[in-house]
Amino acid sequence: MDISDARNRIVATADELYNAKGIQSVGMDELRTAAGVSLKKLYQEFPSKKSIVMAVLERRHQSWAEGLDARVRRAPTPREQLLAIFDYLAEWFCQETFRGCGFINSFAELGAISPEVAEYARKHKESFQAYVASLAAGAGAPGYLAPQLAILAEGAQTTAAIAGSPNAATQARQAAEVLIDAALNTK
Amino acid sequence: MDISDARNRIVATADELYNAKGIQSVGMDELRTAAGVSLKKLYQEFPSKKSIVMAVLERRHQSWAEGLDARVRRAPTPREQLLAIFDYLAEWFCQETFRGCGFINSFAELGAISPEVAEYARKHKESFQAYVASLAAGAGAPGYLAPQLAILAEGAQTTAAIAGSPNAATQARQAAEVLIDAALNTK
DNA sequence: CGAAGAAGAGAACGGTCGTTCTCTTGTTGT
DNA sequence: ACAACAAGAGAACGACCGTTCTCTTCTTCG
Repeated sequence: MDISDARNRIVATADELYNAKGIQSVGMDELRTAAGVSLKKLYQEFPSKKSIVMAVLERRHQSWAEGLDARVRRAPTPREQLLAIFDYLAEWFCQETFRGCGFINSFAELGAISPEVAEYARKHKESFQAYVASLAAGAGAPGYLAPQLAILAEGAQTTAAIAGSPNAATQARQAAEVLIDAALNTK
Repeated sequence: MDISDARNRIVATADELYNAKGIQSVGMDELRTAAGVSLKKLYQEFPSKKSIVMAVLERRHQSWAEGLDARVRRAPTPREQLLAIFDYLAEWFCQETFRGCGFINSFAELGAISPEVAEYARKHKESFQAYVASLAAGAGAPGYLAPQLAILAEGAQTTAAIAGSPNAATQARQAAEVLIDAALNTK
């Protein structure tokens, strides 16, 4: 087994477990069992639980950014690229494992007591805002459009998570259409 | 001291502490000290920490619903009533103690392991959606407007919490204006 | 005044968690 | 074959948390 193989499995397993049950509810022993490694190996790869949490956040960020960008690139026009954000959300919400945005959740759980987690969540959302801004700029939209669409996307995530239904994605998409067209027409 | 006086102080103190540090990070002893009651009194008023959490959620729900409705009633027209939602958010975001929506936070922290908390968060958001729907109906808007505005409000809350700035309220308000006018014109 | 009960303070208990230690097993290099 | 090291399994440790128990103090009522 490769050295980073165990590492990857640990982080992937932690990601699943933390997403399903919350971070604080998952102990190192449960993670150890689920990942199929020894405690020794676990602490050989990571010095502490906190470092595992940060690795999970990095993994989530990469997975989100790559998945979103892949979905966006399938859209032919700049306008449809902006809307593709919400198609990506719709697909995500329909997955059985969806339990809300992992960054919002980890921020809610640990943001108040862990500055690193709070900071990482902030950076992640900042990068999403910047991504939306770049798409909006590509569509020739005024600067205020991107934050509006980002807020819609955030709201769709929490609404879908708490309501337990993916409806919010299509509702947000329709709202986004209105906002995009309004922004492009008054330009 | 009245019987319910201690109860109220316990719940109010728990609300503050849970909001500031998260629920799981605040132990019964810290709550006891901050509220200035004995452990005996604490367990005389509430059988368990879980019941305190539920009482805090009820308190948050009432406070939110009353504060929002009071703000909305100050608005003269149905259209401005819908926008008043976002003025209420703006005022909230500017408070020093703002750390995001308490229901989103408690759902993220405990929703996966406490069905009661998850259910209460769902009910709270449902009631907010119904409230927005009643305002939208008063403005003569089509049915799809209310969910759109509710999603904007949710997104503003998480965005403001994580970014640590109240900007999202005004951005969401401007988006709401566009959505409202579009919905009212195509009717 | 004295006995009885309420109430506060905090010790104690059982359980869990993050982390480390120990002991056993297996493997490798000569 | 044997010494030496790597690694797995899980016991152990210290800290903390929710909850209960005990002891002391204060009030109150006959």
